[in-house]
Amino acid sequence: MDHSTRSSSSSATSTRVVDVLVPVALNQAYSYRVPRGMELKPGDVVCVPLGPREVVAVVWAENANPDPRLHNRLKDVGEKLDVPPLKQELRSLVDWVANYTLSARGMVLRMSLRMGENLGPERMRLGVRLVGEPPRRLTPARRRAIDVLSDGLLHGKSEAAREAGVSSGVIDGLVDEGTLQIEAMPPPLTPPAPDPSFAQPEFSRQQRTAVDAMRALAASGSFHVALLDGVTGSGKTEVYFEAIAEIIRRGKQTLILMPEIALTGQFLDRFAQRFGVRPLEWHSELTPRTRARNWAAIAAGEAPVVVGARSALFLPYADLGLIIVDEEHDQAYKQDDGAHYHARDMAVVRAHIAKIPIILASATPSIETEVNARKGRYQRIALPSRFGGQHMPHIEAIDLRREPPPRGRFVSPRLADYIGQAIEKREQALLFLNRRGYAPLTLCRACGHRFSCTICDAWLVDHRFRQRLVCHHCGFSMPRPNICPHCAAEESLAAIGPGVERLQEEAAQLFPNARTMVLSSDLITSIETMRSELNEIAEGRVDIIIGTQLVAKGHNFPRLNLVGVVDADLGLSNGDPRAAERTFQLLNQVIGRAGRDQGRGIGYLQTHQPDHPVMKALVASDREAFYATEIDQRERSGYPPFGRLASLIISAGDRPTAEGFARKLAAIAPIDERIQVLGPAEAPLAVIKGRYRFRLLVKSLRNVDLSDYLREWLAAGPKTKGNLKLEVDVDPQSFL
DNA sequence: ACCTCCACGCAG
DNA sequence: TGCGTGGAGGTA
Repeated sequence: MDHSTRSSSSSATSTRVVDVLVPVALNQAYSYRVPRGMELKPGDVVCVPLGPREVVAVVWAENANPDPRLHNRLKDVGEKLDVPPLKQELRSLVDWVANYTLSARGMVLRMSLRMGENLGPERMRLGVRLVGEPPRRLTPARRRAIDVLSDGLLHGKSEAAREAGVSSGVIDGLVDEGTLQIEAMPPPLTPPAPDPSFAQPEFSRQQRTAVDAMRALAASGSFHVALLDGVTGSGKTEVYFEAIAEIIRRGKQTLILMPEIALTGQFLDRFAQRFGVRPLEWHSELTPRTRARNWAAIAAGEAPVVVGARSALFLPYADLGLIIVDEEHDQAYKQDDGAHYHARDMAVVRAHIAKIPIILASATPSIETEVNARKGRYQRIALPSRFGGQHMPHIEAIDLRREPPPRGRFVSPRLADYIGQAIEKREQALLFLNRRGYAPLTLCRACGHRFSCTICDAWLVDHRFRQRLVCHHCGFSMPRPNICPHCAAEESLAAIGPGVERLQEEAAQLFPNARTMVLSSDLITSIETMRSELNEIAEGRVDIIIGTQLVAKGHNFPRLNLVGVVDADLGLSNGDPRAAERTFQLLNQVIGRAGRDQGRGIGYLQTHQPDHPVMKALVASDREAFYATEIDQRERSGYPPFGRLASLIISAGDRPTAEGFARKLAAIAPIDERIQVLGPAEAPLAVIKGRYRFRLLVKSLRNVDLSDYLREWLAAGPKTKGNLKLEVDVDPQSFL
């Protein structure tokens, strides 16, 4: 020890050593020598050799006493990249999240470095300009190209080809002929910054109070959590825009987090109406080039407002001044593949570390957030009524026990009547069913055989549009057979239960002249196609929308006045402690789509249990009643936020291995009277992708450091080897 | 003798 | 995580 200290500090040839966090599944940082003449400090983004490859990584700390056992195995830092260093604030967040979620720090860092491979200088774009006479051989394709360029201005080469409907070979040919000339395109102009004074909207008196609170919050410039609690249609977005305006005036950046699916053109347009330009976007569908460009703009502080899905939380903002989490209750904020984290909760952590305000916006706050607001830990800023004198939708239950639909149908006669009336009045109707495909189960009437996935513990869902049976857990699919594979009976297969595709069939039979459209995530190939389908609806080219929960999020349908929930009980049955909360939120949000621009919307809930607290609260529009019951129940059972939960999922290729490991693990759980270890039990979906799964549920009092407890426990536990996998989920949201 | 697949372990 | 390794098992 002493020796190494002396040799690294006293020798004239001593080299500095830094600890570098590499974006791989490693918790420790690795040490590297700093080459002569390279200046490095914590946060610097570097290229380092790692095994056989080079990776982009981040200097995490100086290391004055490198581990002597590594003496001559240290490699040199390859190069320092020309990007701003990651601030202490972000490095602390990475450490904090890794520690809390028990994931490798390297994997958390990876989310900050998702910059696309290409951080190099912008690729030079080539343009063409018309400079000479048309060629002697003038084909129609060449004619069109020349027409497009006839203004004599510089056009992007590929854009010109596309516009003229010709291949780029035609353009090249004209260049060879001397008709066109290739020139370098000037670099694209950085888009103008959002203008906080572009268009100040008129606010109602209720909104003005909220706007004042927003501005004060933004101006405070310190850590502070506000719940912007506004019913659908109350103008939450326009209200929090004023907080953003204040932050822009102060020269700082704002991050708006949204569930990915809610990142619609509609939102971007509303932003542009207020600020003159669209904000910078960050989501999974950015091209690598755009990703790199946006990453660089965010890091350089050239993006005043960023709107993004959960992964945008880990970006290296140059000077973040405000975070907004829109639809804060949405489950999509929970990431469950790879690192398990809840972006809303981690956003609060980031705001705390960065000492900035954060706004959580929702019409139906999560129980966690609602409790924090009730206890005064979060400031509640309320917008209890709709903007512009609109009423909240009227909600009625349709008791399916008294008014069942005809056999093989799923829309009760009364709901069908109402839909018919709406169409007569040229209003839109929405049939909501949170089930993709045609039917959730196919069985053989002759022998009772049920089609289920070969490698999962799940039924195969009939997808008629694609003509296949599909497993919703692993993606396995097979063509729809005509004969039963079990008993070889012909024409014996029956579709059981409804999906949106089947509902569309029913709607078409009930209303042959109505135009219907199915909105379901499996039928949507990209954010762009979804944006265009939503436009069709907004323009009134659809009479009956049939949708899964996709329709609940973030879009306004101006002509929609009636929402029919086909199976309101669907989410309540699965034994999940959050089932009631989620059903309430989802149904509230779906019905909130109705009647936002004209008239008073109406929602019908088809249910078998009209006396369930969720249904009663919805029908009575009594949000308080729902929260009171639910919070009380959570408190009595010690569920979050009154206690804490973690789930350990143990999976393996065979049942005994998984179960054996789970039992061993449970047996050595450290004794602590504040902590209960439940299980192991077979996970609700016992087999997924051919892997057998067991679950341990850890439940503790609120004040316990569960992460620490788990870390100690697991460190003492048996090593995971072979194909046995242990997944740790602190604060699980889903119990499947 | 040679090829392909996959489980394993390591990277500073 | 991603990649090289080496052993198993199959093929020529």
